[in-house]
Amino acid sequence: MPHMRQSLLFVKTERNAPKDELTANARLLARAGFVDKLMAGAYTYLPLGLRVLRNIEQIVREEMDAIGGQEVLMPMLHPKDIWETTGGWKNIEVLFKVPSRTEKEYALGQSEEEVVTPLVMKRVMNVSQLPLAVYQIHWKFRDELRAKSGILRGREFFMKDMYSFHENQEDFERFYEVAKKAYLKIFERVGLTAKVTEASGGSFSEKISYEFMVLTDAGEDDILYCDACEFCVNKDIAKQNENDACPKCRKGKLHRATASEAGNVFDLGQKYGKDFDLGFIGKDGTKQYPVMGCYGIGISRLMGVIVEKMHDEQGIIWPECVAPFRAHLIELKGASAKELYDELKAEGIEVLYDDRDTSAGEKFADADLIGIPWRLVVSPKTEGKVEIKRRDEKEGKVVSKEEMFKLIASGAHHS
RNA sequence: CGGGCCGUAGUAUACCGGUAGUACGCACGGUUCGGGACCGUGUAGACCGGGUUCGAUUCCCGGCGGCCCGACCA
Repeated sequence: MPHMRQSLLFVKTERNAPKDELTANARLLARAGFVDKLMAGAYTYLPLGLRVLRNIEQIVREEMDAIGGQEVLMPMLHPKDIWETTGGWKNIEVLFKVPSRTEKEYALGQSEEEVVTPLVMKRVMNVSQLPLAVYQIHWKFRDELRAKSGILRGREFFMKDMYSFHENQEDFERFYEVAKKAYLKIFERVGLTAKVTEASGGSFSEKISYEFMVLTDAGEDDILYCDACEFCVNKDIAKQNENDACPKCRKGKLHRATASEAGNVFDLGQKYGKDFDLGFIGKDGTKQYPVMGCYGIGISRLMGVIVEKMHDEQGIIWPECVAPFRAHLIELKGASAKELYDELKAEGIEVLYDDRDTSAGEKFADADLIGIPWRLVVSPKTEGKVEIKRRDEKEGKVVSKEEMFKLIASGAHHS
C-alpha cells in the first residue's frame, strides 16, 4: 500500500482527544487515527500507525544488518523450564506466566536470552564460529503494574532485541562499541538526539549498562548530564547531584533532566552460557562459555517518543523517514487531483490522496493532525500548478508539477 | 501494589432522587465551497452487581475499567 485514497482509509480522525490522556503521543496518535487502545498498555496499530512502525523497524533493521546482525524470529510463548534454568521464573516480577489447561505453565517473552542462548550455542561447536550476532523484531510482554503514557510504556510492545556471542571479553568490548555507534546512528536517522547514559546493569549483573535517553518530560527516567562533555548518568545510580562538577571532564556542570529510555545495551557476561551449560571449544582446546551482549530498542516506544518531540498545537510533525506517507495530496472543490495522484503513484511516491467530499478547512486541519511531510493542494486557484507546503512551514508556494517533483525528491535524500 | 481523581450516545460533555440535554460524528434533503461552513429532519447513551427509596443515571457499598502521583520497571 504505497498510496491510499483518504475516503477509503480505515479509521477517520477525531476532533476531540480521548478524555484523561495527557501525553502528546496518546492524544495525537489516537485523534489522528494511528492507534486504537484496547486497554491500558495494549494498542492496535491502524493502517497509518502500522506504516510508521514499519518504517522505524526498517531503519533499525538496516543498521543491525550493517553491523553483521542476522535476523531471526523467535517464539513469544516460552516453556517454563528455560526460565527456571536462569532463575527468571522466580526473580523477574514483570514476567507474564501463563497457565495451560494441562498442568504446564508457560512464560510470555519479556526478553529472549533464554531462547537465544540454547538456539545459538547448540550450533556453535568451536571458536571459529564466533563472534555471532542474531536479532529479532517482535512483541515483548511485561506485566507492568502501571502501563502509562500512551505507547511509551505498554504491557505489550514492539522491540528489536539483538544478542551477540563472543569468545572473550575483549571481542565483546569491541562489538559493544560498534553496536553503540549503530544505535546512535539509528536515533540520528529518525531525527532524535539520544544521550548515552550509564545505568544499572539489572538484577543479574554488577556491571553498568548503557541506556540511550531522549530528553522528554513524558519519559520516566531522571538523568544527570554534563553541559560540557558527553557524560550522562541515570539518577538511580548517580553518585553526583544536580549542579555538581562533572566527574569526567571536570569542566562542566551536571544538569538534571527527564528522559525516555529508547534503547539499551547490556554486558551479559557468561551468565547464560553457564546457566545452560552450553559452551564451545576454545583456541586452547578446552570448553569455554561465550561472553554475551544484549541490545534492545523499543520500536513502538520510539514511535511515541518521536511524537512527543515532534508536534505542535495542530498535530504531529513526522520526520520524512518515518512518516506514513511522503505526500498528502489535497483536492479542493472545483478541481480534480486525480491526474496528479496517478503521476505521483507512477513516480513511486507514497501519497495519501484526500479525495473526500468535505470542506477545505477540515482537510487542512486533518493534514496538520496527521503530519505528513509534504502537503500538496490542487484547487481552481492553482490553475494547472500545485501548491506545495512542508508540514513544518507556515506558508506554501504555488509551483509547476516539475518543480514539485524536484522538491519532494530533494526531501527524500536528506534523511 | 499504595494514594488521588473519574466512569452518561461513536467522541467530547451538561443537568438531575421522578421525561437524560448539548456539540461533533453518522444518515437523508437543501444552500455553501481555501482553515474544522449553514439550515432542516433523523440516528444513537447512564460500566457491572448489591443496598437505601414509592422511585436510583443521581445517594451508599463492592467489583471492574481509565488517567495521574508514588513504588516498581532483570
